[in-house]
Amino acid sequence: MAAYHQPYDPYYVYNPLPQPLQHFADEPGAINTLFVSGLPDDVKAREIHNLFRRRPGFESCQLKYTGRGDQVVAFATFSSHGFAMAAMNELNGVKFDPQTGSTLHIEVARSNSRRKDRPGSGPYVVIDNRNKETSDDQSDEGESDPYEAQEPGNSNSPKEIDNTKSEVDSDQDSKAPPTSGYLEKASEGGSGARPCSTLFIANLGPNCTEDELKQLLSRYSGFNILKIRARGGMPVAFADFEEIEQATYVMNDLQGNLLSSSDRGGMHIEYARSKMRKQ
DNA sequence: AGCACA
Repeated sequence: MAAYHQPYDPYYVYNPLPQPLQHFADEPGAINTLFVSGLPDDVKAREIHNLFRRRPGFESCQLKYTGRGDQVVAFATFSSHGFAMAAMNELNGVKFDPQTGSTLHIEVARSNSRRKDRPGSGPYVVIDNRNKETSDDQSDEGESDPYEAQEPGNSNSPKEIDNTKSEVDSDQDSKAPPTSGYLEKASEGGSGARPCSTLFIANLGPNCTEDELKQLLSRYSGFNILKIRARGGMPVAFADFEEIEQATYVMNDLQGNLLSSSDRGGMHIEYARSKMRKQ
């Protein structure tokens, strides 16, 4: 009988989206906040705001400097879970910076943002943890901001966007290595290949699509672009990263990983023989 | 084992 019962969500009426996801919007505990990674480290809160402001149900966003290297993440809060899901599906895997090819990785946040429109804080908020000492541990910065990403549940295909402009590489979530401190072994990379920031991916099934691989790779820090070559036979792929360390991390992390399209066992990943050309 | 694009 409490007074906290909302009879309806005003946005719900105007919901132009075909997804049935909005039906979950009123469930208690529904997550209305998205976690965004893959952002270039010079991203501005304004860019995040512009990214989401036109999305149905958008309420507010935050840019957060994690203090872990130069990594930047963002949170976007919507008026309902469904709106958040729709925005996530639209923007996940999207190229955020056409210059570098860095792509957004968007997940449902672990918890809802509690920093919505605080009086005086404007349409977006910046959280800056960069002053904190960053010892070489990976401890979460959960003390002040417990909203981290959770298990990825990605889905859609990439699109182009046009309302942002930045540069440099991408960084991102808990699965990613620290920007530069990741360990690399001399013995890595199959046998005899020398480290390269482009990876060669083989043992793909005949039905492997660029989208499928791109969705997977866009979760990783520093991922630039993917190219698939069919060459008449089985497809192979080249995935380019900003740094060798990031390529190494991905190679180790995804080595043997079974794609849903595969009919022949896991991916085989090596350093490419030459760096992907800039184009 | 399969490594392109210039």
